[in-house]
Amino acid sequence: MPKPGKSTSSASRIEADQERKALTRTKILAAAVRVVAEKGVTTAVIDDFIRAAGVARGTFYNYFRNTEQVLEAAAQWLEDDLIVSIDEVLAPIDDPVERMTLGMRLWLRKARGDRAWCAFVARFRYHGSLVEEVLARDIGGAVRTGRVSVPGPAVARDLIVGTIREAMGRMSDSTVPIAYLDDLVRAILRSLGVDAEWIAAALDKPVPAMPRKPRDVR
Amino acid sequence: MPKPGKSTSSASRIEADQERKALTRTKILAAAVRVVAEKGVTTAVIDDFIRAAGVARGTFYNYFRNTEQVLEAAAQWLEDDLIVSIDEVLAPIDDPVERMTLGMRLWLRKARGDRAWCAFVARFRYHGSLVEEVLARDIGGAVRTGRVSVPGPAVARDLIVGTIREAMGRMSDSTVPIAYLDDLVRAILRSLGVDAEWIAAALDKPVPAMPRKPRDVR
Amino acid sequence: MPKPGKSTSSASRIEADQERKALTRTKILAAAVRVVAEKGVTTAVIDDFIRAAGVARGTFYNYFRNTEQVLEAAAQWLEDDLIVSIDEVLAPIDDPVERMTLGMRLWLRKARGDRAWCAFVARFRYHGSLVEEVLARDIGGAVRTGRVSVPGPAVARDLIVGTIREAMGRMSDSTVPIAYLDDLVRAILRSLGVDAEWIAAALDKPVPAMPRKPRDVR
Amino acid sequence: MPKPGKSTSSASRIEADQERKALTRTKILAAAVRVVAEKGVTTAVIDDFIRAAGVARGTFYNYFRNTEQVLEAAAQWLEDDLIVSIDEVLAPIDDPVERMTLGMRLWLRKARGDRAWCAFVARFRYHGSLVEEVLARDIGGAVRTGRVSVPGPAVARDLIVGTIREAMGRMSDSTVPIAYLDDLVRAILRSLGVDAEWIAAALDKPVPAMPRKPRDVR
DNA sequence: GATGAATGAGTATTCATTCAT
DNA sequence: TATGAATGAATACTCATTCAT
Repeated sequence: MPKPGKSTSSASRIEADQERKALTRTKILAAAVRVVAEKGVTTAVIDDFIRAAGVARGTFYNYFRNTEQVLEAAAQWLEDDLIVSIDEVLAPIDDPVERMTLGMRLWLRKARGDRAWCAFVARFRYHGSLVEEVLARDIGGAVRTGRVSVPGPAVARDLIVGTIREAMGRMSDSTVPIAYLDDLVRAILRSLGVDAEWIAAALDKPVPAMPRKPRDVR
Repeated sequence: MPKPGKSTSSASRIEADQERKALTRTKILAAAVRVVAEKGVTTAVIDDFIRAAGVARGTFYNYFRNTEQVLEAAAQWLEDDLIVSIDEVLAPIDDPVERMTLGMRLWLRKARGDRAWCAFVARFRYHGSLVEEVLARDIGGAVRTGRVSVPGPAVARDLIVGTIREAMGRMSDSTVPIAYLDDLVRAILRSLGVDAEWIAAALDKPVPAMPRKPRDVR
Repeated sequence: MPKPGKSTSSASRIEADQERKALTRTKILAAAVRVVAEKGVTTAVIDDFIRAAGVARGTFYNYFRNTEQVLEAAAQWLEDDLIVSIDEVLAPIDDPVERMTLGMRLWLRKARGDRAWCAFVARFRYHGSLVEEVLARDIGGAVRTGRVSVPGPAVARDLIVGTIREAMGRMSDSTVPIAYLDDLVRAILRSLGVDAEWIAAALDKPVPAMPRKPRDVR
Repeated sequence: MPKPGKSTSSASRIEADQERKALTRTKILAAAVRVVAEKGVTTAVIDDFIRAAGVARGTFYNYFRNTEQVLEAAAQWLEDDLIVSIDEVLAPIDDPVERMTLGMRLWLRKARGDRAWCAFVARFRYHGSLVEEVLARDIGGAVRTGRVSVPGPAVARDLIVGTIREAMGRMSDSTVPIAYLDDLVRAILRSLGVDAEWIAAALDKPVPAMPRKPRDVR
């Protein structure tokens, strides 16, 4: 008693399978983020991930080989996602200094608004190539405008990344006033030699909302 | 006028015990530093510490409960040691801005010169740190001079600590030119609003040598 | 009309898992009983249980957290097993006094006949015991007949349980004459105020054999 | 500068030493009782004893070789002490049945009034030879009066010891009404065949106070 | 794919005992 | 005698990984 429209049904079956697969993967990633945000990288074990994700032990191994792999995947998932979103907002802006300014403001607002995200990224010190890439490009561009002067790109990068990481550590543990975010950006820009008046004007502008991504889970 | 008999003997006993205890503790801490330098943090196990320190298994547990605890204690031991040395050099200096400047220069030079120290201290953060205390005091003093202006002490602290930690991460993995150190200090001071000319003059002065510690263990 | 494919397979999977789990658990419990019979309670270590049960170290910990827990579970397993058997024999009997009498006689005969069982059960006490439940019910029923009079249920319970446990201790270490068993029952019933003639008649009846359990493990 | 009256002083010195020695020993025993009452026999370790006693590790070994030894010493210390006290009260009484009755009443009152004592004796199932000896003598004597009838001395002993032990277990965990004590004694005596009226009269008499022993510690 | 029981090498931890002061 | 740091054999426990269903 073969069902009618078999090919259709099996096509939709394949589709459904793929969807389910992606969902399971995402469930594990989201669980990993929560677990690391709570317990830290070193103490988190695979058991924590599967319990938080609500999947079976074996299922985990269908997707990831070990802890490190799932964490890297999670970090990439989170960071790249955010960077892409930020880049969308930044797309129409040409001035690299303005891009950097707004980029940092958006990043910090995300960190303050999503503590799990913040704690995960702060505790797991992986930094995706995409973040570094975008940052390097903008630092280079900014220097070329002549409006920022730094002794070298490494100094600028370490100052920006280090400061923001430290701030994220703080925000993982406690709530900070919203003003703290732009205060940080101001200090960073000042260290890069950006004109104080320009900074003031830039920080006076409102921060545009970021587009909601469809793949946020739970 | 020493007391007769028993109290003297038990007093010296107590003293000797304390000395021995401190020695054993230091032996373990020094071993932990060596082990981590060789094997990395994640792979080091308690057995390594025991073997490297040449103490019995039980002895380790007389002092530390687990790996994390001994590593944190070791980080504190290393860090406090440096801070004490730096503080000695800084003692005759009254100007808080100058103190901060020289303090950072000395710290960074230690980090660049002793990669094991650098890697170790960069990875751990412990609370109630002497560094934090000294730093908070100097930031406060600097602000009171009116020569630095920051939106708040947290911002200054996060920028300084974050930048230097990031730089230490870099120095743990690769060799940086010596100029990189003062470039960092310059950027940091600039972010605090310190006058550019004063910075240039301050960084022009040579960095005094630090006193050699006599108490290195084994 | 069995459901197609997946649900059937996973249902049977779940069932098979449960069976295997119960089997493993029983294997460990039976091993624990054997080990304690051989080595005594105090010297038995988890390794012994593992080796005797023929399971992996980790498997043990999938079921029990430590030595005490497995021993308690084993005691409960042994005790409940007997109680179930006894209850079957007692099922057709309505008179609570007669039930109690025969129950104690059967219990004591088991204790005398199976020294390993006796030694094990005598040493452990677990809460929420089936014995306690059955006993409490029968004491209550007996009191309601008006043929036993006790100052309170706690006194009756402590006298019965205490006396029998003490006797079990004795029987763990040495062989007692068969008459000792009914002597105990007589003394216990007398303390409950049961009529002496009734006791004599009751103890004159033969003790029925207990059903052989088919589910002995290895 | 020798002190005058040396021989006197050294005599008193020796005396003081012996006193101190006895005190230390008692301190350890009392600590052991407290520890076992709280944690039970199996989980108590030497560390618990020395911490509770406030003595050094080595000091423990000056008095006892291991856990078992200290527990036995403590049990003996407690039980024999009590039995001696009870025997003093019982000395003027000739009737063995009356002796037994009062003995049980005193023992149970001690158990109810001193929970540490009760819990210790209940949890550590050692029974000193003195208790058994006195009990055996009185059971024998009682039987010889013709006023108690038991199938054998073992039955009487197991019923008495078992019931009282069980009651002590109950009293270790919860508070019982004072009436419970004599209810137990009544049930025990009834099981021995003692005349009900005699029991009622005996239990009507007040229980004499026990002499305070000088060596109770803390 | 999903499941979860079983595995066991690797690692952590305890605790009775010694001994120099 | 009292002390308590040091010891290390014995033991406990974890957790990444496999695999049959």
